[in-house]
Amino acid sequence: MKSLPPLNALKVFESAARHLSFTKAADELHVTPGAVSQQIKALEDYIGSRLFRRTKRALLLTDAAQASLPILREAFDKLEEASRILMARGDSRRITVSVAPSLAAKWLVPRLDRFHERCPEVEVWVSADMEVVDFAVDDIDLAIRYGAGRYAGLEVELLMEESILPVCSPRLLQGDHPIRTPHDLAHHPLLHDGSPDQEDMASTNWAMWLKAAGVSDIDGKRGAKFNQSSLVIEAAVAGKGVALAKSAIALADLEAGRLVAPFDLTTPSNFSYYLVHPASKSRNAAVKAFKKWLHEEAAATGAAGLPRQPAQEAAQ
Amino acid sequence: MKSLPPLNALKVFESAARHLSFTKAADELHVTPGAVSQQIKALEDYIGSRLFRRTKRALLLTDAAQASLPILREAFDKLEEASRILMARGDSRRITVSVAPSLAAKWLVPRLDRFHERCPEVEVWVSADMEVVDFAVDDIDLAIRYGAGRYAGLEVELLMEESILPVCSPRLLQGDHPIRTPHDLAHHPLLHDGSPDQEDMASTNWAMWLKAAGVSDIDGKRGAKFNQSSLVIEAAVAGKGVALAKSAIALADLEAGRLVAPFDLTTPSNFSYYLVHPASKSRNAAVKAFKKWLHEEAAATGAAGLPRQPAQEAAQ
DNA sequence: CGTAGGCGTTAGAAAATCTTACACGAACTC
DNA sequence: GAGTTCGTGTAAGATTTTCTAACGCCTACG
Repeated sequence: MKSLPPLNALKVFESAARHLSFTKAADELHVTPGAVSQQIKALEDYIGSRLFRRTKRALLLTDAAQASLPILREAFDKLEEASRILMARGDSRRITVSVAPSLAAKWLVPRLDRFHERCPEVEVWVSADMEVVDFAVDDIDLAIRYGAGRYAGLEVELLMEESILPVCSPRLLQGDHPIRTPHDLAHHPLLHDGSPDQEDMASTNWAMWLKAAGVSDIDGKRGAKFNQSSLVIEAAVAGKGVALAKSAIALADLEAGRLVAPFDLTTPSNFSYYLVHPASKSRNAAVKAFKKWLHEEAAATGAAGLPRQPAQEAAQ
Repeated sequence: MKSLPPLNALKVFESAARHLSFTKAADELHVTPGAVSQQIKALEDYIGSRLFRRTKRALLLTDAAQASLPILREAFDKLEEASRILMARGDSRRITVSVAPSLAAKWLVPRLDRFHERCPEVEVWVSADMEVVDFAVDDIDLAIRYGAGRYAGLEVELLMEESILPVCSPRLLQGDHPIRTPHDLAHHPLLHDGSPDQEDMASTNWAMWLKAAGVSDIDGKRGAKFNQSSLVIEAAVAGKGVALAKSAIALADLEAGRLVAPFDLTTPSNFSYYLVHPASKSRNAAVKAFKKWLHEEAAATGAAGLPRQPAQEAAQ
């Protein structure tokens, strides 16, 4: 019987015993209280006696549990120490993320310090690539890609969906030709997003947008064209015209008031942002932490930015 | 990132590093080498670097792995110590097993010391009960029951199958009326197993056995009857006649030469021996160890005892 | 060379773990 | 003191992890 009890149950027990609360332990371990309860029960069954005395008002440790707790703590401290040693040498303290340049500039980089706050020991290298990278060649840990989600041989998960909306500088709303309906666009230059990933799907194509909006007297090809989404945004911020923008890219400038959305209208894009990486990276501690953070940021972006369009409300 | 690496992977790594061999670690942990390989790979992915240098001839630890090893060892030592404390108070050092009296006397008790050799710290209490016990009432951890395997609300697993064969003292073969064919039974008393679990299934019913053997001139009801299988065996050993015996009960006496099987014939019983216990006991360390041992003994019994009938060979 | 032993990989099976959903009791509120 | 909230306990089902089985590959050794 030299076999150890289930190790995860011990970890759960250590946490629950430290907090004297299943719920707090559940928070700490990022699981539900029910999971904690079951782990504790499993351990109690294994050792054949109870670990906690469940009194009316509080949770108390049994003598055996009490006695074992300091030793358990030491054990987990040692495990942590050992794990630090293992991680120190590995590259799990630095990850390289390949991102489309516009998303990097307008979405990722501005919030990167929040990740650094959470995980100071992980260093993030941002590689802004136009093309999809070859993981085998370029030593990339993780890529954020805008597309249809088809990346053969790699693990893919949806990060966030994208939608398209016309944006311009707030100054354009106050000039001689305020923009109220799509027809008013006739008096302003159109700014075109010619980034390569748009070529076939045409979500950010002014001609199609105008047609869908029922406007036939405006030439959809008129105006300047840029090969990166962020440049279109910069042009719009500079008051050069009206851009058909990806919301994630425009979001920061909308929130800062440098851009406004003249119409209460967003159309979903056929493409979305996906996290892509080789299967083996999915177990990497740093990659895991970074992905988790990205998902949280994306959820926050979606909740705050897309559905409610706060900047647009402010402008009207 | 205060989260620990997968704990089981660490355990596997510790073992593999200590042995410098995946295969030996696999043996120690009672898993296949493939499982070890995968756990190590998972840990390597997690920390982002290799743990072993795979050279042509040998497995070598990387520096980081080397450095972490002593600390890991300490950690697992502490875990073991903590687990000992937890187990010491619990009743996981004593288990109570309810067994049918005959199987207890003729099968379980004779080999119990082998379990004690393996797990000296576990004390086994044998409760020989005629009836199926109520786990809730009688504080039984585990029951071995002879039956059809239907025990509602409990976890059941097959321990071993039973078969039936006629047995008698070797002296009966050498007397005035040696037993060579079923017809020779006419000159000997029949010994009947009247244990309660036989009542409806009648596997050890002489009348049916004789009928199946094509013998019609012998009264199948003739002879003494006992309410426990082991008593039938004792009577047979004492030369009181020929018993229709359960092989597991007769096995020890057959192997010792105190009994022989006059015919090269065993018939399967409708009933088998089952391990029965409440679901919660299945996690108990001592119960788990005892069950594992029982299965091994049962497998050995089956291989050595039933198919080859060694005692019978010896007698002929 | 052929065979044996050990590592590595895969797909699929098995087991563990978690979540969801709900029950229950105690403490807290109004 | 009835309704709410908070925390534990349980069951069923889904998910994830882990294992086995069955290979391929390489090295060493006869």
